[in-house]
Amino acid sequence: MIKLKNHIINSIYTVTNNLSYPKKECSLAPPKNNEFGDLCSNIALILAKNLKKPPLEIANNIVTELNNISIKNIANISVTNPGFINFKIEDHYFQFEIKEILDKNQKYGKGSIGVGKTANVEFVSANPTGPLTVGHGRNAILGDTVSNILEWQGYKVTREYYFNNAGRQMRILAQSVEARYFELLGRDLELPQDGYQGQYIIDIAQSILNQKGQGLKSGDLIFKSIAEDTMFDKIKYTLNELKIYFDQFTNEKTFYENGDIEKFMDELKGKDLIYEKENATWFKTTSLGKEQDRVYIKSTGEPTYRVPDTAYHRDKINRKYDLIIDVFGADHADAYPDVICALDALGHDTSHIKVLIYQFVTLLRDEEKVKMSTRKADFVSLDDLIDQVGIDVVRYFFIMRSMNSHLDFDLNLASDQSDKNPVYYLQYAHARISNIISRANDLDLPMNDQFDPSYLTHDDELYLLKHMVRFPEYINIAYENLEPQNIANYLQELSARFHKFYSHCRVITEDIELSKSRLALVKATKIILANGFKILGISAPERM
RNA sequence: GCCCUCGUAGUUCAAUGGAUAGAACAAGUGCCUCCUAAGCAUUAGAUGCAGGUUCGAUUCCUGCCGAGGGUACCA
Repeated sequence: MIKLKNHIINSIYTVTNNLSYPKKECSLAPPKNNEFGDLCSNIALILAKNLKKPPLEIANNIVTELNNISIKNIANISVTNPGFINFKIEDHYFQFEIKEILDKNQKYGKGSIGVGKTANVEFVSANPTGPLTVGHGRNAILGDTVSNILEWQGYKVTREYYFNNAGRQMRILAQSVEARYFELLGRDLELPQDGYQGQYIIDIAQSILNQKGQGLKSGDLIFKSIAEDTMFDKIKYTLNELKIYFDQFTNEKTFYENGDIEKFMDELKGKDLIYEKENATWFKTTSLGKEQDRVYIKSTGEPTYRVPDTAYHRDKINRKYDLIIDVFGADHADAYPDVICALDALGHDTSHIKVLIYQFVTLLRDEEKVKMSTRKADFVSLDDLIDQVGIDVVRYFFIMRSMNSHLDFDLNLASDQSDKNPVYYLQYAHARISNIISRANDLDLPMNDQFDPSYLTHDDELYLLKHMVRFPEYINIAYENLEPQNIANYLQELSARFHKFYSHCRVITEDIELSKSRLALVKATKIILANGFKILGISAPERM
């Protein structure tokens, strides 16, 4: 379909060139109403202004010329108000795509944009201070699915998790565990100010007591190290449940230990972008066109998070990825431009860094907003949600919405909604096809590879086929936008067309030749569904 | 105050500047002697307000109203 579209567009340009019309970008897309044909171009409307002629007249001129050069696979070209040019594609073009799909199978739809290139996707990056929340879920699934989309274009993707186990929050976590440990030994509870209140803190304290006995002293490093290990185990477990696996975990501490941060600060000083004020060290962001300067080193001597973040991004640049993607929540929207700004100032090319900002999920319980706080343990863990509704529902819930939308998630309706989740609609299509195929196998029909796709002339067959052939196009769209919901929308529509076909056309009938063709059609549909599911990370059930 | 994102049906969400704004859930009505009714068919229902650009605006621009986030020597 992509090839055919390019061919038509080139033909349009050839013709407009012959007519001495100026060359203008134009669209070529399926019209909503299929009575207008299969593809539709607005070229005449675009040209109308330049040429100062009615668009209908221009359209008719172009069509006359197009008919003279006769484009392959085009059955008919027509003009409709206010000046659209509509192309009707010959049925056999769609019918024969089945062979292509069956032939490429698991590779059908793969793009080649990233072949031979590498990409790094950083996501989740939650510090190990508590279990992952529903909020982290959006990040995790978005990052993983974007990684899948890149892999489908041929990129070699590194999924990376960046964390900090040396900050204030980790200290408080350790102190909280310690307080619980001594509480278990009978002392009064002395939680630090802003201490962590979750049950999991008590669990960790209990397990430390079981492992290490009663002899630990206040301030023992073991509290922190065990707390951290336990939290990371929990986080990884949750991610693995969601079928998310990281290639690399990077500790912020690395960049202090290897001298990168010192070097980074020295270079900024060398460029006169650093100054001292009120006992703190500032980065002259204003001299680079920003609104205000930022603190880099606090008066306590501790660097702010911007410093290691920038050093970390420089490290990623130095690792020579062709594409670097960060997945951040809306709360980071203001921070990353400073990181980019500093890297630019040091002469790095940052054009291959893309930052995806997703909006927060608003959780509702009894019509009330739930304020998420890991510290106060007022959160809903991702684990609980997975247990309640299942992996596929969780993944699809986040994938089917644009990352720009502020989501509302009603916890009371979570399990209720899971029964009616749209993901089942897609999976049901796959299960139905699987059933047909196994039935055909049982019946021992002469279902060899020989079939004649020209039997597929029913409206619902062509309607299904016409969407099937657009799969590679949607893969590219999803790559360009880095928006997984493009694929979810595609699969939803594909499933709808399949279910429609299924209700109106029997696959296995007395008519052997037709049955063979229809079996090929549903096998091809199944391939596309399975490939789409793979990108989205949801399962392709054989039965439901 | 300033910056970012959003505002679409009763509800939760879709829609490369294109023709009649799509689904799902909720409400109404049909369809299982026939490959899975987690389905099909069908009725009703929406672009916050006011301008502008355009042949054409849910989409782009301006203002207003409303929501979320940021504007920290928190990350």
